[in-house]
Amino acid sequence: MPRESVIEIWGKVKEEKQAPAGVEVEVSKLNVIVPVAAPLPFEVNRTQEMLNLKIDMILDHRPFSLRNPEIGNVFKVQAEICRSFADFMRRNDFLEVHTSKIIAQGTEGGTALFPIQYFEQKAFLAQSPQFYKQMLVGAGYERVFEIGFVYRAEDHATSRHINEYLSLDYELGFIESHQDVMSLEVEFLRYLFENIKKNCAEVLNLYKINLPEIKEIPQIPLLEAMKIVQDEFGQKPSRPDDLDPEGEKLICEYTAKKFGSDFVYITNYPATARPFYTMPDLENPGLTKSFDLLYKGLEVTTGSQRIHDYNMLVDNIKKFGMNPEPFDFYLEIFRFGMPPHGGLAIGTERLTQQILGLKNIREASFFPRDRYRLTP
RNA sequence: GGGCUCGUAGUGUAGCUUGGUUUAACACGUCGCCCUGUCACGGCGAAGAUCGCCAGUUCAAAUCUGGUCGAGCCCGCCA
Repeated sequence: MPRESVIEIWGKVKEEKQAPAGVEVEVSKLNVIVPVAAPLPFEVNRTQEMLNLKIDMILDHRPFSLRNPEIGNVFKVQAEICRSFADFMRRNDFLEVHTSKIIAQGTEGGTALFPIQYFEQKAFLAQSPQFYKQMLVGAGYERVFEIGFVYRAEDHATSRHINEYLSLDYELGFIESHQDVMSLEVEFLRYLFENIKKNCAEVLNLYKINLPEIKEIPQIPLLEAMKIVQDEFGQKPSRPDDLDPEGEKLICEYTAKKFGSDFVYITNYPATARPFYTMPDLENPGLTKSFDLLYKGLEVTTGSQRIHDYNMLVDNIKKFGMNPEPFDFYLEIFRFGMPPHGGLAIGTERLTQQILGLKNIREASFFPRDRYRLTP
């Protein structure tokens, strides 16, 4: 019978110390329910090291390749991330929401959006639930979270970008500053790592991953981080208002050595590097109450306190050279009493990728959509 | 949008620099036979690749050149 056939076995289970699982079945009856009808595309029941498959081969035969334990078990960890996120949020009185992925207006000015035809109107796929989660905080729910796909039409081809990714979002009202948003995330990450250790022990073992305990996550203001990268590594920044990917790797190297943390918050980004709804830092003119979370050299979270004052928000839209009028649907609730609030978004695939040390983000997406791939 | 790299049996690689002993090699898989208390780790044998495609250079091209198609990675941007 060919490998991978669907079979039914009757027999006695008996203890057998030599067997990998400690037991074996003494077969008395064997039925081939569905035999394999075509040659297999590759040997699926091997270690990835032996197979050395190219990502393209894996993805071209996606459902089949998922039978490989190392390839398929990625998604047990990913499911644990989503479950833990929802669980943690509910315990902290967040309401789970689902907002539309068909939108009329982009949240970052309208650049990286997929246009779609919505009957006689032009619409876009949402690049973020940003406006909606804010509006729902204003609606009086105060704390909301969402797990949903977002779409970015960015024309890039790297091992850390896909054009459709699962975003873990939350937004909470009545905060003092972005620090409240961050400390909640630290708690979540601790909870998540405990859960993964507890519920995905076999998978971690398969990947030979030893998840460290998350203690404190260090915070470094962006400008300081850029200076560290330059002073410690002699790496000149390629742009004035953010770390480049190399800089992100280096700053993580630095904090891993100095603080023993795989995570580091980069805070207080310049307003020029952030969307218009980001709260300015009045004590540091030109900077914002914002942060990114880097994990083992990769950005996995972006968040901030948001502007809650109507006039300030409208002014800021104008400052960004945009017309506030198309944003009316979003701005309205800000006139009816919007509490101070903030939130963040976590890239699920990136988090999965970094936890398991995957080379390519596409390994952390069942059916990834990238610059050229639309199937399977 | 810019840059770099790669494309050899089902899969993964070697060969390419310095063109010709290559009937293109090796591992795994596939098929057959044998052996066997099975287990990714026994033995013997077989099939399977016009070396992505097109053109050029040459007596001769997997190997050199150009084009083309496909793929991967990096940058910008971002989760």
